[in-house]
Amino acid sequence: MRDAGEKNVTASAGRNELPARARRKRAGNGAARPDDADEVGLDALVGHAGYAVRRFQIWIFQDFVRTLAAVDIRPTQYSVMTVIGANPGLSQMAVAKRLGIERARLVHLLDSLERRKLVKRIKSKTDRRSHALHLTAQGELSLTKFKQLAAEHERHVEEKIGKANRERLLQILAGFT
Amino acid sequence: MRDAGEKNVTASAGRNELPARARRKRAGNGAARPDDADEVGLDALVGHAGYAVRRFQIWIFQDFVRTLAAVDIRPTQYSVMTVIGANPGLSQMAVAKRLGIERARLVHLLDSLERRKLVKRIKSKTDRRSHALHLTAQGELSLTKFKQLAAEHERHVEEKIGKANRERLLQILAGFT
DNA sequence: AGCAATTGTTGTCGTCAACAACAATCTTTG
DNA sequence: CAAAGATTGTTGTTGACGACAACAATTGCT
Repeated sequence: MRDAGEKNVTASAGRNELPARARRKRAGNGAARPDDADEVGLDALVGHAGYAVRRFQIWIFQDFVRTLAAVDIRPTQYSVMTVIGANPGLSQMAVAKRLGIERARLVHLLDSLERRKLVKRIKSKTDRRSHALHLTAQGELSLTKFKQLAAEHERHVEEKIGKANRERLLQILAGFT
Repeated sequence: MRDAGEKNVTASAGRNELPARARRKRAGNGAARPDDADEVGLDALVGHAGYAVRRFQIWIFQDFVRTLAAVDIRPTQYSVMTVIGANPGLSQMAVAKRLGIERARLVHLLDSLERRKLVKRIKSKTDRRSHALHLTAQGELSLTKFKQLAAEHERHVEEKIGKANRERLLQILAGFT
C-alpha cells in the first residue's frame, strides 16, 4: 500500500511474472520490470550516506588489494606497518587504539608480519608487559615499496571520483582519522 | 580517559622507551614517543581516502545498529527489505546483484527475514527455479518504522559531519549506488 | 603489602566477502 | 527435439574482521 510511485496494480513483478525474455527496457509499459539488471529502484537507500559509503568502501578495498596483490599486503597490514614505521617503539596497545582495531586482532596481524620478517616485537625494558614494535630493515625497505603502490591505488581513486572530490572527501572525513 | 597533557603519571600507555611523556611533539629528536593516546602520527595514512572512509563506515555502521537496535535490524537487512518493498516480485538473484551482495549470503538473510514474517518467498510460475520476493503485510508495516529510525540515524550523520557535507558526500559517491 | 588496572594472548561468536559444488530448471543450438 | 550450456537457489568452506570474555604476567595505586 505504500509503494508509491510506480504502478502497483498487480504488483510489478519484477521479473518473475513475465516471460523472461521480453527484455527490452521501457517498452511502453512504463513501469519497471527489473529483472536482469540495474533498473531496480533503491528507494530510500539513495538518501542514505551509509549505503553509498559502504559501496565505495568495498570498491576501495578491492582496488587496494588488487593494486598491492604483488606484495600481498592488505589495508590493515599496511596501516599497521605505516604507523609503526612512523612511531618506532610503540606498544601493541597504542597501535591498536590509534587504528581502532582490537588488540586481540592485532596479535594475529603482528604474528603474520613478524613471520614475514617485516616487523619485530622487542620486549620493553621499562614495562615487561609490553612490546616495543619496530620495522625490520627489510620491513622499512618493503614499506617504501608498499607506499608507492598505495599511492598508485590512490590515483585510481582520483580517476574514479575526481581529484577535487577526493580532496573534499578527505576534508569531510578528516575528523574520523 | 581523556587526558590533558599535563601529568604523565597516569600514563597509560606507554611507550616503551622513555618515561612516558617527556615532551610533546617537538622535532628535535625527530620521533616522538607517543603513548597515551592520539599523538601517534598516521604518516601516509592521512592522505588515503580508504582509511578515512573505513573509519567513517565503522562509525556509521555502529550508529545505524544502535539506532535500529529496538527493532533489531542491521544495515544489510534494511537494504534488502527496502529494495524488495520498492520492487515487489524481484528474484533473489536480482536483489543480490543490485545490492552487491553474494547470492549465497542473501539466502541466509532471507531465511532470517522470512522466519520473522517480514518477507516471503513465492515460487515463480514462469521460472520454477526462482522465487518472487515480497514483503508480508507486517513487513510493509515494519519497514515504515525502520525507515523512520533510519532517517533518525541519518540525522545523526548530519550532526556528525554537517548537513552540507553529508549532501556533498552523497553527491560525490552517487556513482557507487 | 594488597588490590585494581593494564598488556599481550588465546579463544569464541557472529558478520561478511569470495568461492566451489550441486540439483533443479531454463536457454540455446546443433 | 535432444544434448550441451547457463542460471537460480542452496549448502558449505575459507579467511578477514569486530566484539567479547577470560587469563597470566606485570604495573600502578593506596
